[in-house]
Amino acid sequence: MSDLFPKKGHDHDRCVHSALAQAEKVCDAENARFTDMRRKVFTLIWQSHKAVTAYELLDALTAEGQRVQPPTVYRALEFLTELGLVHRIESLNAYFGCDRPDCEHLGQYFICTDCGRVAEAVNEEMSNAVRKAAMGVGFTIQATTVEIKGLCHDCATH
Amino acid sequence: MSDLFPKKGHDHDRCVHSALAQAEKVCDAENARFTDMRRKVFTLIWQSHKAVTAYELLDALTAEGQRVQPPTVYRALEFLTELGLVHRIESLNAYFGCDRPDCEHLGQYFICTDCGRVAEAVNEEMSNAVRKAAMGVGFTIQATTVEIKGLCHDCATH
DNA sequence: GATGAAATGTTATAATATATCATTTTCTGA
DNA sequence: TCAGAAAATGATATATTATAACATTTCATC
Repeated sequence: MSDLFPKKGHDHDRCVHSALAQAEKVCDAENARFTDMRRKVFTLIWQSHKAVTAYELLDALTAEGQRVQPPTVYRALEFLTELGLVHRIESLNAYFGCDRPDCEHLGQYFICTDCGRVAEAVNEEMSNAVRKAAMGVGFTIQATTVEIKGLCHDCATH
Repeated sequence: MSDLFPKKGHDHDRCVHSALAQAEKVCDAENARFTDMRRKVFTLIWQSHKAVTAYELLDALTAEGQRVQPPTVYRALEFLTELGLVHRIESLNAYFGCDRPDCEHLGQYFICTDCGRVAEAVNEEMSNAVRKAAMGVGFTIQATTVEIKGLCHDCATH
């Protein structure tokens, strides 16, 4: 069984740091500005292993001393989502960092209903099944939402 | 290519009627009451080929002469959803009738972003891919959301 | 430094959803 | 059949999520 979540003891700060570097690269490539606000929102999202709601981000930013209004957060989220740096988890109305912003992919999300952690998978078998099914009914895919809720291994066994 | 939506000329009233009959059977089997309100909401959902929002249902009921408040609609939706008679489309915050309320299944939804129509699929290849992926990471599935947005064949070609 | 485009600030409000308590309806068992 | 309990609905208020519209600031470019 492969790991759903990062192994114990992994250096999360380092992950966040590397995600930031990736994000910068992507923005650069797209000629998009990775502004302060966008960086802050991105970082807050990446600092969590759970999906984060817009208003949680709002609160976090306010706690940091910035007085911020909803549109500011939603704009940052829209920007990050459009570049593929962050994914929206539809069934949670919340946002989650994307591991692989640099390549096109149909991602899948595992959401543990017990501990709340989220993990992105890029499983070709799932993606291909979706693509094939769409093809079979003459459907042209624009976007897919694959969210799987249940118990992660830790929560199921402990 | 198989059809995504019902063929032209199919008798939709008859579909709705048969869905109602099915719903009654399911409620019976579960010892659940298919009350007037629940029947009305169910029917309104089935009369549409699109997903319907709670407030659209509210408006429709009000137009029918009932003065109805949000909790009433949400309660009916919760009831119908729990029995599997209706599915929530997470990416639309809307509801859609389920063809196969009598059997357990992991459904998939095709949503045309042009005409707005929705179709449920029960594609074993997709379901199995999801189950297998979950198994592979030791994840116990409670519920899945598979929503595919894009262009249906009609909209892509016309 | 002037200019225009992009980003953010600000205010207001729309859209979606639920908590709580009151009332009515339905079922159950004496 | 009717008293009591359970289920469903009504009513009121409010929480949560999201966007519209216009003002101001920031930033790249000339």
